Amino acid sequence: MTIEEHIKTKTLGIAQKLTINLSYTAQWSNDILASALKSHDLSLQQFNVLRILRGQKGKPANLSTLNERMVTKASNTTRLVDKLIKKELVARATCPSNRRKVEITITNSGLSLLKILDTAISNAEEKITSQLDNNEIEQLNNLLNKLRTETKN
Amino acid sequence: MTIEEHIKTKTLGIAQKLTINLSYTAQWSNDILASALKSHDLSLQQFNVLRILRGQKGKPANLSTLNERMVTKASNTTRLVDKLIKKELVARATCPSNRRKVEITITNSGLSLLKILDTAISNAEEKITSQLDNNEIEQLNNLLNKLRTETKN
DNA sequence: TATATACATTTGTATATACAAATGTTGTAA
DNA sequence: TTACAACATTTGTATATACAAATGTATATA
Repeated sequence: MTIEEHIKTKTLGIAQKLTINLSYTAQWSNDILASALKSHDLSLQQFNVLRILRGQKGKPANLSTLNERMVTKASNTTRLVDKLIKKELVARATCPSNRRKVEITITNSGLSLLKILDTAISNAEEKITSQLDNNEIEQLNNLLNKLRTETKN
Repeated sequence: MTIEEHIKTKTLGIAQKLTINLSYTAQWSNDILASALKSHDLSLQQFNVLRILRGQKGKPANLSTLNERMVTKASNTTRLVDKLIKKELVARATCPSNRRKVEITITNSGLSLLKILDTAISNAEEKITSQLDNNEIEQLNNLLNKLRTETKN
């Protein structure tokens, strides 16, 4: 019995079922995405950083910005960026106005790698969502957002 | 801008939004669960193994069974079990009928730890799902299941 | 019965993550 | 202007994970 059946059959609390289902489904989705990147020796985390930097449209990002936007908390963004620098996909410079900060930008080489990966990733995303219609995807997104809504205490 | 706002505001593809949202929400949920276990020095993975073993109701489980049922793939269940053995929460024995296999059972000490943790975990689960009513939780579970439905190719 | 194949787990190694402490920089208040 | 707290990043260390190769056991077949 795999976990999928397990969740469906066992008499688990509805809340417990949800937390397990969330973990399991996210991992399933991440695995598909990661395998699309694998041949380019890029981890999903590294890819996400590149994507954030591209979204900056030239404007550099510092580490705390990256941390905020990162999908999974990289408690250690420094070392993640180190790896991307070693591959020459991003560049690092000290922020001139505040020397505590560091400015990270994506290189041309990084941009062209992203361009190549865009197709592979869209395909993976299509694959992941293929069982739902647009309406259901919206619904799912909304429920996930609502789940995380802050309470005011 | 945190990732939450990012997802909502940016013009991302709907499928891309979903994959990011899934990762992010699962991590958010796991963090809450993990912090409920922290004071007992148990990782979420270790807790899940204990819970699976309790579900066996005395019947021992072997490593491949654990692997199948584990929420996140522990590509290395051996070492995870090692840690639980060191804490005397589970016991390991060679399967008498097939000496390749290993039989893992939860100890009394493991059972009583689980009993203590049950409350902490239910509270955490309540906290995680507090923004949704039962109907919405069901809906969310169903959408997650549908998302992972196998296609026949 | 010898040999090959499949099975179940373990080990090795590289990489990733979590958390705390350390470093260097800036702003503020005496 | 000096001392102190807050900030941004880096480093240290322990633990966790991924993936491949190795070990030991069982099953099948010639």
